[in-house]
Amino acid sequence: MDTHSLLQQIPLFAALSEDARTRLASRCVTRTHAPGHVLFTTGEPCRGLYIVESGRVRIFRTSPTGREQVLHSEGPGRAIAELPLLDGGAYPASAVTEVESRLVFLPRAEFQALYRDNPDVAETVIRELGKRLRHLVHVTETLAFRDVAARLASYLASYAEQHGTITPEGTEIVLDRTREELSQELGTARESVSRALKQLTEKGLIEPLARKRMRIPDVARLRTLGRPGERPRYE
Amino acid sequence: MDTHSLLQQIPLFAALSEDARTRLASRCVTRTHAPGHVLFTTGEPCRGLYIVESGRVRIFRTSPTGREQVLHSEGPGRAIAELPLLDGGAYPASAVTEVESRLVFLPRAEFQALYRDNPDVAETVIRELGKRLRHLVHVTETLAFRDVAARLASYLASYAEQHGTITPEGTEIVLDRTREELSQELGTARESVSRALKQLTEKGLIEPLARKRMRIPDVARLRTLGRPGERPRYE
DNA sequence: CGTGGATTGAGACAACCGTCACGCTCGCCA
DNA sequence: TGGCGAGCGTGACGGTTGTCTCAATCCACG
Repeated sequence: MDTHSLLQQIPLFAALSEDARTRLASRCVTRTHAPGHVLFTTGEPCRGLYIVESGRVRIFRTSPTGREQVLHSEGPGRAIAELPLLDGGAYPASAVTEVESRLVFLPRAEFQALYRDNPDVAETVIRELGKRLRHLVHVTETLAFRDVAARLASYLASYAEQHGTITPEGTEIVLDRTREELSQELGTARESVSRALKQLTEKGLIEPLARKRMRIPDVARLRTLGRPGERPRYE
Repeated sequence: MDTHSLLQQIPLFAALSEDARTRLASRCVTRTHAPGHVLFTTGEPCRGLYIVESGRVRIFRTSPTGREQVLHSEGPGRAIAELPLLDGGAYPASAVTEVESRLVFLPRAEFQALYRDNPDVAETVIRELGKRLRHLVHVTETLAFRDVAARLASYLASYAEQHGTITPEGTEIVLDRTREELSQELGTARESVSRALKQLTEKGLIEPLARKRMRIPDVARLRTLGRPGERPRYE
């Protein structure tokens, strides 16, 4: 796909005029990165905006002992690092490609010119920041209050709602992540994820089908960890 | 203080014209609330914007078992609940006054009109959201990675930098919070705060002076928990 | 079909932490 | 001055979790 039509599909730039978009497209640099490529790390000064054309980028923080906590991860059509561009600060987290990814890079100066000339862009940026903020509130809460099993259950339930296929016996999902990657999303250790999975299986909340496939008889019950009388959360 | 001159001092409205500010002031409702007054709770539809004239408001989430996790707390001149106003969603957290507080309330419709007519306001809002986002990233990280002592140390260090008075023997702070409130900020229990304080005292990182006063010989060392060779974080 | 590296499961262990229980101190007010 | 309640410190206890270790399993690739 050429850069121009890609920009057209991105909410951030959808409202721009043809001209503005063409100009923008000419300033972009598109590159393909192998899995595990580091785009930037925590504390670096911000160089520009990344847009995911294909693949997936993980945004995370690293602990002194090397553990990771994923803050969010973005797929095709999503932008990365709007925040430091806007307030002029450093990257608050690190970013790395999870799989082979094609990324469009827009240098800082270009974005700022765009931002100055098109006040409408601000509206979209605010919405994006808002989403991030709400998501982070959720992450914060689960870290503060929920044990690993509950975090995993909530994660699997959300995943099933988004990517699951419904069968007569329940929702089936294909989890294309290793326990290691899961542990990073949930802010815990690989082994704890294994234990939590076993725990959920014993409670009948999930049924392992194959290495990376499982069935969820009742997604709502999984979300509440099978505790009756607890209202599901709509967020 | 009258509402008009208060609005003038708030970044969000500083860039407005005299007329706009006068009009805005006429739509505001100012009220004084006793400590512990609930402004709104998680999930409620958003009614409007609050501005803290005096006092302090705590924004937090509550766990099913009743524990609290403070997301942030705002003092004089700060606005509350911009996010749900902007994206039209529900309040993502609950808010309660920590002390007797005087609050200016601006109904939702008024804010939206303001926001539509003054694109400059967007700029300020983005900055505010950005600050929140960065702060939440920090909260998330400490919850995921740091034990209670480290969280407390980091909290005290920040507090000292902002509110401490420098003496020849170090920085002195007056912590006008109970252990209970501290535990809610740090996402832990009252007793754990006591134990962590003792731990920091034994390491010589803090020196208790009176009930609510303590001295910090070396703020930077406190932040890194006294571990040598660890770089302090500038964020 | 075989092999080696990646992934996973499992057990042991210690550290951390939330909770409960109890007693003390301090400040306030009658 | 006496009492009362909020705030606080401390010990005990158990559950959760991170870490370490080892073996089993899977899978891509020759």
